[in-house]
Order: sequence, then C-alpha cells, then structure tokens
Amino acid sequence: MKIISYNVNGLRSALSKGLLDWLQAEVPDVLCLQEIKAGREPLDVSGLEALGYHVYQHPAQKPGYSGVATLTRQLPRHVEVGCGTDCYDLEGRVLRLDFDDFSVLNVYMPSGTSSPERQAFKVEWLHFFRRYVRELQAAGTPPLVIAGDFNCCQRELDLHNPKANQNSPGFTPEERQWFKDFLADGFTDSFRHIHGDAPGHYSWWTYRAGARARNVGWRLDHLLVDNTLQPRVAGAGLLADVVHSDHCPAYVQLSAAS
Amino acid sequence: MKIISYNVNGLRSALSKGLLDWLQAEVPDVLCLQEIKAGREPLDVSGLEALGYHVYQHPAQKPGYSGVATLTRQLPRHVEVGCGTDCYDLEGRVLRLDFDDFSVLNVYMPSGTSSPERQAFKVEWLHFFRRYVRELQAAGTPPLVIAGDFNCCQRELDLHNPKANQNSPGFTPEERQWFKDFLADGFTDSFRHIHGDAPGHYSWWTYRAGARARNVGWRLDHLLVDNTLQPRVAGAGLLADVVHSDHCPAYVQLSAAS
DNA sequence: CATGGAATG
DNA sequence: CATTTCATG
Repeated sequence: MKIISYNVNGLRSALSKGLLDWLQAEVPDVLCLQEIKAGREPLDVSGLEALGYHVYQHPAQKPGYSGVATLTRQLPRHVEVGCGTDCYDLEGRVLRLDFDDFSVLNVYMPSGTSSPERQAFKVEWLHFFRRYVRELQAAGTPPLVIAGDFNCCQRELDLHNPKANQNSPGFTPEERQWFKDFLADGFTDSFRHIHGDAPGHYSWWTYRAGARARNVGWRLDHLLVDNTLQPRVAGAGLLADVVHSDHCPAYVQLSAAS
Repeated sequence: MKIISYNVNGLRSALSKGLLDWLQAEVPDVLCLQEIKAGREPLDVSGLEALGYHVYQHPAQKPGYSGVATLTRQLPRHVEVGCGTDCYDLEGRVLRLDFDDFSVLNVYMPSGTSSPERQAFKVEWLHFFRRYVRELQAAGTPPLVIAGDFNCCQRELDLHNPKANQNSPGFTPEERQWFKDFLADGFTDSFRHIHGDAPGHYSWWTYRAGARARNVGWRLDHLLVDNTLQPRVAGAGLLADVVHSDHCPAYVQLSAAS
C-alpha cells in the first residue's frame, strides 16, 4: 500500500510535463495532490481515470488558486470534502478518504510568505487543524495518514539553511513548536521513522537561482501516520528526481494490516 | 529612403523572435513600431541602437499596453511626442519625427473590438486625428508620411471577408467614409498607388483558426503620404513573410527630393 | 491565439 | 522563477 503526497504546482502544468507517464510507472495506491490550481471549468481528469484511479477534488473558490485532489485505486468507503469551516474550505485545502483500516487526510496548508496577514492566517490554521484532527479521532475516524504540503518543518536538518531562516515563514519558533506538539498528540513522521537524522533530504526548492540543482531546499511535504499505524510503516522517502513541480513527491509504504 | 510601419504586438516578444536579424537585413531608414507594450521599466532598446538607430518612444501610461516607438538612422530635426490631448497621449499613440523635406507621423489608432465604448472612443479619435493633421499642415509641418496601424480599412478588397464584416469595427460605413474623407484631404495610400486594385494583400491576421496560413486577413497598416510627396513614391508593399507578430510590416520607398 | 501584467507561491 | 487568470487585441 503506497501513499504519495505531491504538490504539483498546477495539475495542468504537471500533466503537460508527463505526470501520467510517471504515475503509470509508479503506481501508488493513493495519490494526494496539492495546488491543483483548477480554473473556472472543472479540470480534465480523464487521463488520470484512464489509469484506473477514482479522482476526488476539492478546488478553491478562486480560479487558478490552491486546491487539492486525491486519487485512489480502491474505492473509499467515505469521502469528506473540506473541513466544515468556510474560511478554509473556500481555499480548497482538505480532502479525506476513509478506507477500512485507515483514512487518508490530504491537506494543503497555507503559505505565509506573501504577507504577515497570511502568516497570521496560517498560524490560526495550524491551531485549528490540530483541534480538527483531535475531533476526527474522537468521532471514530479510522487511524489517520495525514499526507500533504505542510508549508512548515520542525528540525534544523529539515532545511538547507536553518540559521538564516529562524524567523522565515515555515520555520518560525511558533511553527516548529506546533509541529512538535502535533506529533506529540500521537503521530509519526514516516520519513524520520525510516531515515532517522539523515540530512539533506528536501521536498521543495525555490525555482530561483538554481536552488534545486544545488539542493538548497526545505522538507515541507510530509506523511504523518497515527502511531497505531507505525508498525505498518515499511518504507518512506522523497522522490527528488521527479520534476513536474517545484516540489517533489513524498511517499509512505504501509504493509498489510495484521 | 525606406520607411516601414510595423505593429509588433509587444516589442520584447518580437525581439525574442529575431526582430534584430530581420532589421539588420532590411535596413529601413525609418521604422515605426506600434504596440510596443512597454512595462513599468523602460524597454531595453540597446540592441536596436547597436544597429545604428536613434530610438524614440511614446509608451502608454498603463504597463504592457499600446505604445509606439520610431527608429531612425538619420537624426530628426525635431521630435514631437504625443498629440497634446491627454486622453490619447496616456495611451501612447502618436510620435512625430520631422526631417528636412518630410515628417514621419507614427500612429497607433485605437481598436474598437473590445467594446462598443472603445469603438465610440475610436470614432472620436478618428475625427480628432483628421483635425489634428490639418492643424499640423497649417502650422507648417513638413509634408507628412503617416505610418501606422489604422485599425481600419476603406475598400472591400482590403479584407478577406467584406460581406460578413459590413458592421465590424475597422470596416463600419462610418470608418470607411472617414478613410475616404481623410484621403480626399490630400493623402495618397502608397500601397494602392503602386499596386492598384490588387486583391488579397493584408497586413493583419487573427491568431485564431490558422487565419494567416489561409490568408484570411485585413489591410490595417498603412503608409499614407501627402499628395505633394506622391511623385517620390518609388515603391510600397507588405512584407507578409515576416512573422514576429500578428501584423506584418508595411513599407514605402521614397526617392530623393528633386 | 497571443501578449504582457497581476497575484500567488 | 513558474503557475494561473486577467485585460486587451
């Protein structure tokens, strides 16, 4: 059971760069896409469906902005679009697919880089999201795999230049603490579980100044699993040579339920 | 003395498609450009200057919109930027270079295709322009060569489909009458002077539906010369195989003053 | 259909 | 630096 999270920076753009060929070779069971950037017309997902996927979408209200989609080979037993709070759902950030023994929560967290107002919005979102996840657990949702672009990371080894970014959106003390607390609520960072303290593994590089070629990046894309699923984590990693976007895909491999 | 009028649909775009190479081969004495689409920063014209041209510009106020520029090998004895009426000059439509024995008036006339309001604005402009040219003549300006994108034409043989466009902006009865009156004021259409009633010669083709390959076009770009210059018109034509834009260049060749 | 800008990342 | 939509032609 392979689950991939991939911020595609425009699904149409990624498709034009060969996303389908990659998908056909990779064959994930579940693929969580962020920043699909749907327009006013619904996206044409026939190519994805032709590869055997059921496609669920949560586009933003604003054309060309944000939006998530989840693809799955197996039919989910329930699909939940959005999180029930308008100010977030208008931006198309959350999509949950429940399966028998786990649930995949696809999330695109806000970026704080465009303005202090958006950074404040992001921090509010983070606290909302933590509460929201607790509510899902209390409501009996199957154990969660949270797959998405978190737009933040926790540890110094999660970005190339931690010193210069102590107060940059995505690595503020507040966000780092939030991430720590979130994990302490009962989640495992599948990448660190498999790779320990391995440095230099990133999932996003700015397009500017040849950053990707120099591996000047951040690990912003995460697959967090409920601790009850931790024994099933058979593999995890980043597919840094996949280049349809300024992000690369992140994956987790789950062994069958025992 | 070769004078060219060319609506480049974005000077940066045209430069990226090899405008300099063409210019170097063509070597006009004066080149009138329309729709330069300057941004907020001044356009980089160093490549044009390196070919030995003095470059004069009249950009629009709005970045990326309209704007004209005139290039000349010889220094003009006077340069007049704009026409002195704000509502037109904010759109960067007029630039005059006076030489000893003639004057080159570079003009980009408004398009009426985007709305009825803009068509009304265009018709007002046409009447203003006719008066303006009369005033120039009365003020002792040297005999005019009016070079530009007129965004209209007069005769049925100036567009591929006159029947279907009887009321289209650019070929309304009002505009056709205006054109006739304008010529009657003392101007010669250099193209018709040389080519008579030759059909199928156009200077603009919509980018849509492969119109240029099928020569479904309009002759919108004109070099009108003061009738006193008519004896000097040694050649005129359209360079339809020059493809930096949805327009092609139009030229007139003047023999030396006798 | 193409340009150049804007907002967003 | 790249994506998308927008106004304009």
